[in-house]
Amino acid sequence: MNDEREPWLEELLQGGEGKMTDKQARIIAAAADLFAEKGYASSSTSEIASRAGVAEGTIFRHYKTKKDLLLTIAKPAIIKLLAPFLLREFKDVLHARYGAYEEFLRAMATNRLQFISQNKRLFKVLLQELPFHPELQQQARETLMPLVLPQLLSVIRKFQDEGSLAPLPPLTVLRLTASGIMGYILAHLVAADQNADGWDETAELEATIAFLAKGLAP
Amino acid sequence: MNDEREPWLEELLQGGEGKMTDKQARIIAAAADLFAEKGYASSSTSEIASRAGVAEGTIFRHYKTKKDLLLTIAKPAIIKLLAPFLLREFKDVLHARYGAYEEFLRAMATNRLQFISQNKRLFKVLLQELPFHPELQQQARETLMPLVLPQLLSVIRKFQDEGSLAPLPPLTVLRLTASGIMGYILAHLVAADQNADGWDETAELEATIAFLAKGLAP
DNA sequence: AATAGAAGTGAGTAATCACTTTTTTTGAAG
DNA sequence: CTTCAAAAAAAGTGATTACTCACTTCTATT
Repeated sequence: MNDEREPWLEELLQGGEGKMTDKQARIIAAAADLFAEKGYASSSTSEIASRAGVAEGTIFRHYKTKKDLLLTIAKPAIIKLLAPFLLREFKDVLHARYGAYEEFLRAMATNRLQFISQNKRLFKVLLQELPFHPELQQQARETLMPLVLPQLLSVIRKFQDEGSLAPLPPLTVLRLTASGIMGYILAHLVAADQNADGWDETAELEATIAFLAKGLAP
Repeated sequence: MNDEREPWLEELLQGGEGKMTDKQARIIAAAADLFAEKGYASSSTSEIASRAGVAEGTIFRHYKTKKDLLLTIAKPAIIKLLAPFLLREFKDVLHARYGAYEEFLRAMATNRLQFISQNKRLFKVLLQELPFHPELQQQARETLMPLVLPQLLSVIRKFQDEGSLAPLPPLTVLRLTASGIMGYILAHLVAADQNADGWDETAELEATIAFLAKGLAP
């Protein structure tokens, strides 16, 4: 149905520790595909094998357990999803590259939306399986809490100090901003899923950004 | 662990067609419990039976398949609980009981939060299983789209006509409002789950309402 | 008290599960 | 061509799955 490899898979093939054979890649792709479609628990290793065009035993040569498959997929996903918050944009922000919170929001929203759109299946697996796998939750917390969160809070405080952001508790600002952007991204994905009629991509993005900026103005 | 019956279950026991025996109720309660905890696919009928204190065969006397069990839980939840609940304040609104969008929001948010908190497990099951069961999706669409959505939009239009709400497309206003409230509810649930330290319930609610009102002002 | 039907039981079923062990294929060095 | 180890495929393994069935127990009406 959909045979294009999503960017995250390409990266996993090259970037990961050690090389991956073609069959390993097919196994991972088939697993991610099935997990997104039917969920982890309802996807059998035999079906993964047959979809990958591989014998079932081959899966267990490379991945000790079925859960290993999930973790191989999900672990880099969490990092890739959050990575940009650790990198370029933030130094730019701290060096006053963005004039107002609104500009910063626009940059972040478009950046993350693009990533998520390009890696829809991966994102779906992550969202669906996170509630059931404590290892994944811990992994998410461990990268989010010490690495991402302080950066985000310091950016918020900077805009507050400059007087371009309401003097609410930074965590509250973060929650309000995040829910606005997540709402946009979810609507985008749902609209894309059922090739919706009334969804004007750029207009909705602009409305969302403007709404956030106005709601969080000092 | 948690033996209190949630309100939705009580309603199912009495309101449904035909009476339910005590064991049927225990089966439903155990199933909802397990589904919320481990997900539908990972919950075995044998475990449901043992948690309900019932022989496994008893389950299948009343519910033809395991999926029947899920639908028995989820279908009335959508029809009898979700839809009326979403519509609760609407008559008040159309009779000008609320002066401004802000007041309306406050009423919606507080009692919606209460409802969801009281029926946490039901909501968890619904949210988690919706992506995998087309019957449920269809059910939700058929109930919510024609019943709830027009009402919501007409309320939004009314406030827009009165000049107390930004003249954005009503669906956009709905999305922005919903994501703000959902963000608050999710934060509330997460905070409740890990009895969080820095979560000031009323302050967060007020901040959220004020944020929405300000962001959506004309 | 007798009877009928609904409710409940638990051993049993074939199928499927994640995973293991054995056999075959492959591909490059000698 | 032979050799041989790694990789893949094939053929298992016991455990668990959703579900059935012959049967017993409860309950309500006469």
